[in-house]
Amino acid sequence: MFNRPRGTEDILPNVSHVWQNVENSFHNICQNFGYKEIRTPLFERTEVFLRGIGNNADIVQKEMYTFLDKGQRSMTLKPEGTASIVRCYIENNMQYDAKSNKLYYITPCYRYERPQIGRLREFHQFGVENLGSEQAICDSEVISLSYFFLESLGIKNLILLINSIGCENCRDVYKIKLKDYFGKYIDNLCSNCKTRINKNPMRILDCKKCFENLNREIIDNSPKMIKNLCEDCLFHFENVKKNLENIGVKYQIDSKIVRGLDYYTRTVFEIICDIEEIKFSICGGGRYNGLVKELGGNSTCGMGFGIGIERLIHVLYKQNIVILEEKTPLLFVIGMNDLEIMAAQKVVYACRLNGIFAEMDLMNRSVKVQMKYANKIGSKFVMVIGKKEIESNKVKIKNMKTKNENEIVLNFANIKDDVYKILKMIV
RNA sequence: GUGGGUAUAGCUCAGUAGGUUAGAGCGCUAGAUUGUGGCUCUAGAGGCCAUCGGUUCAAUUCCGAUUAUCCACCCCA
Repeated sequence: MFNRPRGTEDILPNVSHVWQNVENSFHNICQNFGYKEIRTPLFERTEVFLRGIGNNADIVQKEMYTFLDKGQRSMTLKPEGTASIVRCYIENNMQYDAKSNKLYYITPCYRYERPQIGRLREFHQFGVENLGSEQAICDSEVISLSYFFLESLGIKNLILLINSIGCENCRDVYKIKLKDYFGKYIDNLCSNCKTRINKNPMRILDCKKCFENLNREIIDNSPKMIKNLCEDCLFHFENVKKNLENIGVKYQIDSKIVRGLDYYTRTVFEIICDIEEIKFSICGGGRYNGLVKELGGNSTCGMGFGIGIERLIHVLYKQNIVILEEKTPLLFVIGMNDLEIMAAQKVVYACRLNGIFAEMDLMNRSVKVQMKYANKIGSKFVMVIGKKEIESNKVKIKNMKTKNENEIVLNFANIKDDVYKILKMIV
């Protein structure tokens, strides 16, 4: 016997309807916001992610599924959605098409990690990328789309956290300030952060270990990026906030949100959800003004987010949110013997081809057991066809809930013309 | 990459201070007068007690390794 690979999940038939429904909701809201679906390959040249995500990100350094193909080219399974979409955007000259800069995707992603709750080696992401606008109103559209989507599913206790990490100019100045500041407390930093302080001191703000070990005040009192934004970045951030307020999206500013991927600039955000007093992050995103250029396109800015579908569904279950009942048959037709089973089959197919979910037994079960089975699978109506019914051309349709039975006249020889009589009773 | 937990029926779990036929609930299958579900009752199927090795007269039980899996850290969706 084989096990599924570590960190993967089988999506079984008893939960697949939840996936389908969540996906449909996402398709719907994206389309209402004017976003169009884009599908890119599952794997890309490794270079796309090296350049896109950034060499020193953990994802790139130790988590990518990278392999050589038979032509000795280095390929990598998508660890996230954005880089490959930007590659596609550039390759297809989409910047010249004003209609195709609002994109969304649903894709599997792969990261070689040790699995735990909400973290798999193969996981699925919804995402949106808006390319070409540097306006704050664009940021607010992307943020609000993710927020309203999660809200529309009925998720409670959602918290939207936003921050600005500035542009390359003000951020570099800020990093030096931060380095100086934490330099004074270097002995109190965790081993990771001692090396981080030179490469990426902003990640210290995000480090839980230091947050707990270090005097909390030291982190709280550290220089804040939003206090050190350049004029343009500050203006942008203020407008994002104004825009969010305008459409009724509540947010909290959290200077600890810095994001792990190198390509982010200015606005970054995260949506977390409280379940059992644990803050669970289900959505993350932000602005990436340098990425298109980094991957070889014209300087074009972008704004996007990713939502982890497994995490989202985990939250739905934890909050007892019933997304959609499983579809159950409207009619179950019981045939008693060979001849009657053939008649039952005709009835079932006539219904199915008229858009009705109809079922019958395929295992040669007794009437009683078929009845039990019809009940178990939740069929709303049941029709029994035996000798009597064939001879008299009369059948009873039983409402399983009320137990009421109604008789109708059917011409079994030409059932297709009589289907409407059945539909009339059960629809 | 670091640390901790778990492995017994399809599922959720008991259990044996080492001893002959290994248990429950749920689920599954069949039956309770011949053509009708939910409730109830009865019966049945289903386990090399993860794998390999050690200790022992004897191991599902104790010890070790391996594998799988879960959780936390790191990181992130």
